[in-house]
Amino acid sequence: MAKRNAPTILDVAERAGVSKSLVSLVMRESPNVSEDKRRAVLEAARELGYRPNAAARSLVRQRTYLIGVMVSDFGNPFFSDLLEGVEEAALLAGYRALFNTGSRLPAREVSAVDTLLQLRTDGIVLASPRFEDRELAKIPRSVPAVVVGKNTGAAGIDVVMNDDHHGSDLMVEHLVRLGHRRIAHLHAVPGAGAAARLEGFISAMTARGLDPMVVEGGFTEAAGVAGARALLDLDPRPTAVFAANDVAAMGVMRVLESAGMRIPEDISLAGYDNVDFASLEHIGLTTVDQPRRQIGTMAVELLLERINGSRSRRRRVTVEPTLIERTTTGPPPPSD
Amino acid sequence: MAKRNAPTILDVAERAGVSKSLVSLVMRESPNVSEDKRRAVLEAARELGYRPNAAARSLVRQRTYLIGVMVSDFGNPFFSDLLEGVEEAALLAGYRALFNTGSRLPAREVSAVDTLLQLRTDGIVLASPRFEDRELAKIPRSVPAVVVGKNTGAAGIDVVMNDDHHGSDLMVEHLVRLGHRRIAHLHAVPGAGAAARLEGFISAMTARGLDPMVVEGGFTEAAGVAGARALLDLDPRPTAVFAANDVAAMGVMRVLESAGMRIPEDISLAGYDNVDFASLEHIGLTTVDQPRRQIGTMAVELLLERINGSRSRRRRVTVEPTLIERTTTGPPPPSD
DNA sequence: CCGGCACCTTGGAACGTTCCAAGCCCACTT
DNA sequence: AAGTGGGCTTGGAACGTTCCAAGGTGCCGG
Repeated sequence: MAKRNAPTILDVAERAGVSKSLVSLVMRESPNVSEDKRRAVLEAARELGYRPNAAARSLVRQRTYLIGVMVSDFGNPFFSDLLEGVEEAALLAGYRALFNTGSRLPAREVSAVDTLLQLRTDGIVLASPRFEDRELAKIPRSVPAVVVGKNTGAAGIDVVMNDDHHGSDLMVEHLVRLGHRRIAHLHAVPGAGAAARLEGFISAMTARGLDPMVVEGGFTEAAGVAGARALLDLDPRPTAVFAANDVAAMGVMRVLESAGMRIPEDISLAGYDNVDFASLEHIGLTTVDQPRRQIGTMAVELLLERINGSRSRRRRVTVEPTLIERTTTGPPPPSD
Repeated sequence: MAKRNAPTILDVAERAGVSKSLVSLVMRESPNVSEDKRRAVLEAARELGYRPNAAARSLVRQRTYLIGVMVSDFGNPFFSDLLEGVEEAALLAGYRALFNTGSRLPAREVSAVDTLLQLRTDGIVLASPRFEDRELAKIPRSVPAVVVGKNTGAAGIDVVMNDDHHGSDLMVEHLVRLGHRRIAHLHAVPGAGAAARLEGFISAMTARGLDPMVVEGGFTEAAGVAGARALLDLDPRPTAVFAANDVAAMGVMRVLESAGMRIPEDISLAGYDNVDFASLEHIGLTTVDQPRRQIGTMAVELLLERINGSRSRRRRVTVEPTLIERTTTGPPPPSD
């Protein structure tokens, strides 16, 4: 028997013996209220368990102080730090972050965004949306929006991206410095960011006068397994493998190990993303880290610029990845 | 220059040449509307990009059809499936799920819950709240609430729990069946669910006439490392180690390997939780799986029972874990 | 003693919906 | 021809806030 009716500002006003306007003033921490009335109101509010109704408030203010975030997939560990970044930056600016998910289904994602729009959040962050750009382009007509974890050409939408091109370059640089010359990239055909990683790999290799070896893979462990099999057939074999992401690298690792090769003594292996398990000492995967938290805070900053009206031109920001050197990479075998 | 003013029901009414009430009827898919007016309204709404204002709606309906979820930590992979379960069940019942986080800080968690309360969500799911029960107990006064991923005695709050006691029993059963008699449990002193796992381990062992070996560990890789060192000092050494969770098991794995022991030939290792990396073939950790998705859907069902007023008595539900047998467990060495 | 001013307090309008009671229209019955 | 009823449509009240203009009160200076 939960009492469904929450106390309103009028209940508080009556109990404290003041007008509703005064209660409103106290709740918004206005300085123009006498100390005794303030205390009386606060006391009454506490006794009644009063809590302002966000709906009524947003209706008259025409502002919600809410940032909505549509996350395509809560299961993707890449997002967790990013979301914390959003939360952090929103809080700092006096906003609250509210999250939503489409469970990886485009239609549901659209409906999740719709929920956010109906709530009239002051801005929307879209984390790797999977629906079409056509749908995307409608959003900024009603509210400032920014896409992260994916690129988009949709008009009126800001973008925060990791510089995948540069990330690949960092990795090639690292491997070359160790002495590798035959480096293979296992790329993820249609995956988000995969194209830029591949392209970065190719240009990094050719810029150093090396021949880029490329094998098709994907972003899953199974794809890594398949790719690794293809790798072993290459002649000459590469001395280092750079997978499109950490999960695929794990598939590669398994195949290499069961083929009797030692990592990194016989062959070096690297991934991309620096997911949590990459740092387990049992794995110790060398990889490229994206500043995920920063991507989140940056997204909020872009939103705030638009909310405050200080910008209306489209902006796309890239953040710099860093190399994380662990134990799966080392010098090539002496014979090479 | 995003136009801040979204079209209202009145704009649609004017454009379609009908009253606002009729528009409202169409939006709510009432059957008592003539086909031509319905089309006219829908057309006008589409042209204007009209979207109902959730705040105004919730104000008069006294219902939001929203389920709020406070997640203590988006980074905990345990939650992702759980959240999908919540989303799924909410959608099925005509509700939308909205997520929130406290970034592991008790004070922030309280404020995240407050945001949900101000929004007047029709129910609240608390995923492993870290704040005190005193604070928890206030929530059900305003709205139905259920806690998951943690136990609580707070009045008026429902609970959905994994049966950790049974999970330990499953694991002991598995190891004993393989032939192990000296089994050690690495327990996590104050962690959520740790007490039940330890207790389950002890009673499972004694019920089989075996001596429970217990070493202090924790839920982190470092704790696993420390615990594993203590394990190696035991005399006689255990032939199997059951860690409090998968992450700690990874710490154990590393120590055992660098001590030159093979898993599972020389010693068996198991974890708890079945996190994503446990299934990587390079790891292949035997573990206990909690039906995370089911925990999420169950939580929503409990909420709905209260929302519909069909129950007001407190309910606590436990869900059954299952054993996931992989490659880190096997028969003890023949000498034993 | 009055006016002015600062400070505090107040009622009413507005925000965008839903709900309700009532109205209109037309076909059908008697 | 009038009455009845059903199908469709409508205006106004209500939801719980904030904002605004205006009202009080008390003190100070002239």
